[in-house]
Amino acid sequence: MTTPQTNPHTVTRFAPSPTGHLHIGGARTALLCWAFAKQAGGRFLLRIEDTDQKRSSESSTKGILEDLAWLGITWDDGPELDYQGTAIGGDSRKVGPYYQAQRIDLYNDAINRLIEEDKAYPAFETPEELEAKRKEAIAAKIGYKYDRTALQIPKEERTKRLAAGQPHVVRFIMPNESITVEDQLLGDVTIKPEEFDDFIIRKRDGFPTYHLAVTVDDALMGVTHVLRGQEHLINTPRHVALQTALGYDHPVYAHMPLIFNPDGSKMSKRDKDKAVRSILKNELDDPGVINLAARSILTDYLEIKHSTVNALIIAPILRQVARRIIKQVQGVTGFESLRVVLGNTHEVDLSGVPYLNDYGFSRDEWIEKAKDWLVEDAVGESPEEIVHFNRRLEEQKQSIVGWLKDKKSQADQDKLVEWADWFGITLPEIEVEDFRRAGYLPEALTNYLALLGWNPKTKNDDGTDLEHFSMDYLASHFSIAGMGKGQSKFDRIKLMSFNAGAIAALTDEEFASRWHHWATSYDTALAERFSQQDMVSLAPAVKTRCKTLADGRSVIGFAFIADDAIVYDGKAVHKALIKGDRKGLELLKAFREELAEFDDFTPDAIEAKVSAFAESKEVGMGKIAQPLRVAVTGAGVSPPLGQTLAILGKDATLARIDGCIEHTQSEQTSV
RNA sequence: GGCCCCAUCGUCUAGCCUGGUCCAGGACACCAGGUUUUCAUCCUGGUAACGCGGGUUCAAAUCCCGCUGGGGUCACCA
Repeated sequence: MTTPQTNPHTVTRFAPSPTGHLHIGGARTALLCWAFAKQAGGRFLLRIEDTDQKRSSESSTKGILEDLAWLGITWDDGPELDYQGTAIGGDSRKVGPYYQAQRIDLYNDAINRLIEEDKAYPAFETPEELEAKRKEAIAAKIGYKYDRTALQIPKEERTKRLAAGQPHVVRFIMPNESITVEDQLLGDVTIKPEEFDDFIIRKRDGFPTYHLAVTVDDALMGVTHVLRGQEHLINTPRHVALQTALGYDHPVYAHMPLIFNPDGSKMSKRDKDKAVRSILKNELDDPGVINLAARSILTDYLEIKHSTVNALIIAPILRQVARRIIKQVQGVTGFESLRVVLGNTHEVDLSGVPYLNDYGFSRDEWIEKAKDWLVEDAVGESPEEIVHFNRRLEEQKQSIVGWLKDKKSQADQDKLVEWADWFGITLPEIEVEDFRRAGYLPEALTNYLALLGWNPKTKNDDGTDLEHFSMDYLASHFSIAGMGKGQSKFDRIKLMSFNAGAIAALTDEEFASRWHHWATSYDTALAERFSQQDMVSLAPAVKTRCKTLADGRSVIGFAFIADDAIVYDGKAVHKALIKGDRKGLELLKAFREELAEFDDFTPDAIEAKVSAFAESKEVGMGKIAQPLRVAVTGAGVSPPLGQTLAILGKDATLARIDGCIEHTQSEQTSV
């Protein structure tokens, strides 16, 4: 296996087309290209392939750049990006610009040269004509190839029609010879000439096709090594032929295997659409769609009308309430369905609503707030607003129904995220942005991604294989020889394990910084409830108990509940407090008295206090720890007691103990 | 369907090039124990694979052929 070691002239590139977020497979390709360039001491280049005018967008470009930067895959040459104060990219080698749409002249130079040298020719068929021929070929079970009709036109006439501006494409004359790709990973791959036809190098709209642009750019930008997905393997002979025709050097190629879902299907953003679709299909019938539309509007409306905080608080409640009511609302349409949804809110038992306890208000406060908001703002009594609502409702409904009916259509990404949230489902992570939102750490993601296809083949001191490594390690040890040839399945469970490990490895300060930063973007209620400084003290409790930044919240969920709104787990209460002649309850009462006189509310001091108390009463730690735990959290499970109480603080702790004592005294002895 | 690539535990893989040290090693997951005031972490142990069939050879996971299976590709997308 020829694997160049250090070679400062090495240039690799990643060339995404900006038609959406960065796909996880693309991220892996970029990562390995980056690693290859780094281990050689060369340069990694980023180029934006935006020659598809219809599908490319500027926002996609920005998203892709940021996704790469977030992952720590920085490019030496390419579009400039200021990422958290660090400048990435630039054109120090003067081989830009790095957007293909800005390089049209360069492509036309190459194309004109090929035409002049009779290596390419204009063709005047319309797409429809070609499509018809293709269909004929398929019907006859013959592989379709372009028949060179345009090449039969005398050259003089071709040139004339070209000069006259007749709509045309330009085709490259594919040489009639086998082409061998010397792939560094797969070995030699030879393709026979019958597999190719005279492919198009310039489209009717004047833009080059991928094949031409990539060949010209790679050559002009000095790309020496091309690492890309195996889906490109069949394209490579075309590129090799173009390179020869244009007198360019041939870069070194390596085509890496693709990654798939655990079920073997392609990892596609469509999976997200499918996930939501299947839930909606099960949960919603016709009136359901109407209510989905109603909630959709309601959410927008509330988020505009109220401050961010209020909107965040009320929207989830209404969603949940609406969901319950959906099944009761049959055949109610338009504005009336909104009225029904809203009008019933305060008659519904809100205690079981999952989000309710997360915002630090008691049940009664909630109901009051909900009533006020609903009556004052949410319904909107003016005729204009009613008409406006009805119109938007109908639009929403049509769009949702249209989407559900057409299996090929895809709902807007933001809508999918929103709906998934409502129904409490987790969307499959497909794009880098999905992993960010789900609370993965970039170093865990890149570690896992690198290992999915590359193996360092190195042992740890204890004899196990090296699997956990940093970007620095990758950048200094990567080699094509360590890459696997087989396709692999993306195992989110193993990634999760890597992520949990990466989180546990953070210092409390780092963790707090990452967590708060994450929450600022993806869980604003959390970010507002706890400052970064608060999170430093939460870190010891949370770090080993969460696998992603997103599920950190569930660990400290007890702190989100109002002191008088705790929901007690009956079994836990019975086991810890009531069982055995209410011994637990008596101990709790006694401890409460001592705690009232105790002011050092730090985890260690509290632990010591509880321990001393247990000793003085001549009982095991558990005898007092569990009653206390149930008293302050309502459940038999929480972080270590010292941390739990310290997070709550003295006032809340005492208030909760009192509340629990009151609650338990009214409970029957038997369950 | 034509052409091309690939094939070790459920999953990711080491071993294959340079056949014997492999009744196949590691990781994740799973199961069973242990530590712990609960949960989590952590520790110990366990279940589990060379797709099938032919060769070559004293000897094959390792080399060759066929089959099967998986994937890619057949656009005025990239």
